Amino acid sequence: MTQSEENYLKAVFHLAGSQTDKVSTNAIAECLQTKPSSVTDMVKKLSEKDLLHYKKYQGVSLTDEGSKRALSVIRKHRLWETFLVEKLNFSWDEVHEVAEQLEHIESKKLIDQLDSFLGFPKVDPHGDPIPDKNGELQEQHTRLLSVLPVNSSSICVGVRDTSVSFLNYLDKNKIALGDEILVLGKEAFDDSILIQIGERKLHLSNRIASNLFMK
Amino acid sequence: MTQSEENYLKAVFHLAGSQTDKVSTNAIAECLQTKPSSVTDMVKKLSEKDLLHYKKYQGVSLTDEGSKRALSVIRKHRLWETFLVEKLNFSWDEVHEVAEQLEHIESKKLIDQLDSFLGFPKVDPHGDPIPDKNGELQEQHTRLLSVLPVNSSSICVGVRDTSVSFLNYLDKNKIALGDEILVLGKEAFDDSILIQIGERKLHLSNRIASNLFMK
DNA sequence: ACATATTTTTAGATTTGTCTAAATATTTTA
DNA sequence: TAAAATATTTAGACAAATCTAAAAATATGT
Ligand SMILES: [Mn+2]
Ligand SMILES: [Mn+2]
Ligand SMILES: [Mn+2]
Ligand SMILES: [Mn+2]
Repeated sequence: MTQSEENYLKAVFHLAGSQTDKVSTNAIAECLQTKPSSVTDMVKKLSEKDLLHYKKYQGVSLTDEGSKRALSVIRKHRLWETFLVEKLNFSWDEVHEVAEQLEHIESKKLIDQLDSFLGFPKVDPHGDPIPDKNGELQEQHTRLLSVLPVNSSSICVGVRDTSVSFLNYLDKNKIALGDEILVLGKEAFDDSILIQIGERKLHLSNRIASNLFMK
Repeated sequence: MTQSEENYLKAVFHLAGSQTDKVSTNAIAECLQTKPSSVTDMVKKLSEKDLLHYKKYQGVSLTDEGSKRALSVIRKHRLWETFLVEKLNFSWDEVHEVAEQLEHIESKKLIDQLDSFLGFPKVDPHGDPIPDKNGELQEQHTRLLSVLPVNSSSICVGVRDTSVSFLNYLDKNKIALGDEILVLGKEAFDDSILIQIGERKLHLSNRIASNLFMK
């Protein structure tokens, strides 16, 4: 498989809520920064190879084989991100770009040894689950900080938005994965919330609170 | 630069004895398992970009910039090979293929951090020198085992042939980099030699002895 | 030195992944 | 439900990297 083909499968995986959900041509184009006509071409090729289900004008979904391939690329992406943070002193906002390249390296031994070297991590630096050797992905059940009731306390385990700017905001405000967050109050007018981390009290907009996964 | 362009520069670097030596179209084609006509096309492109000196029918050599780029790829190749052996339990005959892919990953921070993580190694698993951050390559002065006189003793520091079959031969006969080898005798008829490693005596063909770098 | 062999280049084709512009299908709105 | 808006596909083009076959240049050998 080419890198381009792998990127299309990954895009479909990320855009589909479930395996059966149809993903639109435009959504894929947007996700991959390309044109809808290019997507149509590639989608035809991938359905020809039985990696995508495709009926003209009806959007696409992954076949079992396509899903397996997408998960393999995602496993590599997340293991490499973990390696970069754990071993090479990258920060969590620097890893994605490099992992986009590393995820296409082809060597089963490489990735399984890397997994072992890292101690079989369950999640990547952004809290996203890492598929195991067999492509099994165990999603942890989480809720967004924005939906938690006042006085509830929970652990921040992931970020929904992984953009550099959001990650930088969190760093600047010393909010990190693993932190225990207590909801002190909610403002109905703008859905902002007041929280406490350790001794610190912070005011977070809804935009921020709805991008933090809690458990 | 594309992966293909990087591979051509690397090939020219490896085929040229010195910076000024001209490398032939056919030699590059052979090295890259491609056709001479393809080499001509690429060589034109690279000379257009001032990475190669090229005059029709006269062969090519690297410009300063071309040499810099080639050394950067070689640095990455050798650091990744070292990583695979030192950290991921690869053997020295398994690393080349994977390093051929990893050498094209583009991230200055990645490679400099990897260098640091590995403790700034001077040579790769085959004894080949690793260019430093500035592209300086310090060749160590070595001689082939086949040219050493009887009764001389020296350390095996590298292999000239890095093929899987040669490396397997060395493993099978427990000859490794770092071993001290004493030349017990030479047979003029077929240029084979008798050596001693520790307590073991071994008979080596000229083919073997002329592929081991000693110091 | 000249005929022959070898090397290198050119010309033209192919594959992959992309694009623009135009045609067509689907969805939304009035 | 018909017109308008939007989404998708088709047609045709292009750049990159490769190939084959043929032409041209260089090297070799007597
Ligand atoms: Mn990522
Ligand atoms: Mn991630
Ligand atoms: Mn190698
Ligand atoms: Mn090597």
